[in-house]
Amino acid sequence: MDKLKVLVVDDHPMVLEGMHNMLSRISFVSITGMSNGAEPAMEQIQAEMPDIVITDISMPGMNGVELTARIRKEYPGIKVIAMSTFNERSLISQMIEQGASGYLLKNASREQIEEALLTVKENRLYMNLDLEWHDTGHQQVGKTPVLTSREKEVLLLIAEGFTNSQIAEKIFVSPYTVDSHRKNLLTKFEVGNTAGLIKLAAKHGLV
Amino acid sequence: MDKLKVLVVDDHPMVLEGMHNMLSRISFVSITGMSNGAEPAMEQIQAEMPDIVITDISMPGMNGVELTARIRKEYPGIKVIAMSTFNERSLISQMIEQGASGYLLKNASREQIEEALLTVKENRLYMNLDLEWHDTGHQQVGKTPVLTSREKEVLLLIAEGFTNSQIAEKIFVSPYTVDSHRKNLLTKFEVGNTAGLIKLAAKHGLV
DNA sequence: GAATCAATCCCTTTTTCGGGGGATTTTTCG
DNA sequence: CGAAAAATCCCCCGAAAAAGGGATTGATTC
Repeated sequence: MDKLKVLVVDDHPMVLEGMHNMLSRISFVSITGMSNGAEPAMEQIQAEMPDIVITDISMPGMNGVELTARIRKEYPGIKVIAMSTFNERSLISQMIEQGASGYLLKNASREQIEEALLTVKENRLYMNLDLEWHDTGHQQVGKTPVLTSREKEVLLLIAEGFTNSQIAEKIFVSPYTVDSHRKNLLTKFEVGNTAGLIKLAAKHGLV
Repeated sequence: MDKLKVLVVDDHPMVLEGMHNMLSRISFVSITGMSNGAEPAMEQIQAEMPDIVITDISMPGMNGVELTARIRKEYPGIKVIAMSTFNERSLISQMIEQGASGYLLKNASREQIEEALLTVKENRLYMNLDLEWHDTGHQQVGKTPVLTSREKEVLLLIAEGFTNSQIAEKIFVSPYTVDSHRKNLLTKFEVGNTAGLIKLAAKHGLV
């Protein structure tokens, strides 16, 4: 079987090193390169034409989401696997929307990386969803509700600590309107008060 | 010269691998262990008595700040170097307050790691302060207030969306007490309501 | 043209929160 | 031991939010 050509993109040399180490212990993998950012990655992709790109989601400059979009557009044959820490899980859905084929947590084991590569190679989606950290304080966040632009606007202002009437003044509507948006937000996020709302919104990276 | 005994603590195997690799290329370093969490780290410290502990700041369970505090208390001779990504800069000052001797960004190069170790070994502070990320969208948050354990507990429950009286039942105290803690939290975070409180707490990684 | 949805506005009642005071009792630590 | 910090408890009051209704307008979509 041909080896899988893999390119890794991450702005942390340490992660790059670790990933390199792990990949080099997987027999069917041939590492075509390690990039410390999205721009150099694009060049390396052109030069090396890897089969799979494993990329960090949050990086300075072009982030993983944009990188994925560009790869999928310019090289539809190349698969992308997103890497993340638990802090940025809200970005995962964006990656998937942009055509990523899977995602890995940065605390993934060699076995999981291997599995991800094999799964993606077979044109299937790999979702590293074995959330074993129920007792670690990192609870998972659910789907991000679809918010209207007005709701997002109000949510931001609520998070800033403004009251309904203060928000009303700012966006030139009646306090009743703001209150309606607030209620809709509570409903959409399925929470009972502002505290829960902001916590969830923060977890989803909305505030 | 005697080799420096170094212990690395991080919950991401990948970072651990990368760090191991980098350290193994530094001649004067002897790696005494790699821990994937603060608790196992404490055991390894007792067993191995390293000279320097390099620890991630944000980890599930006991975080780097607490770990540093414990190490400095129980083993004053051991130096601690904090590791962080740009997201957690607010925690850095806390680490320093707790007696950390320096900090490294996770995108540090081998040279910087070497420099950090040498600097710290000579009882000086190493600050990796080449801040080039002004345009990366990672806004800084202010200092994290020092919270008592009870306050943290209450903060968590507030974030979960419980009311004062619900929290009171859960932790077997009077609602008045919970309210006091809540007010103290508002004061410490310098915010006027729960929304602002939770937003800040989330930014500081407390909820 | 009917239906949907976003955005707007209105009202009442109950509960919770926020701000302002206190005070006492444990813990912790030098 | 003795001071300081943490944790506990108490009261009042006004403001804000939550929960429950409902209604209208305009744009888009089927």
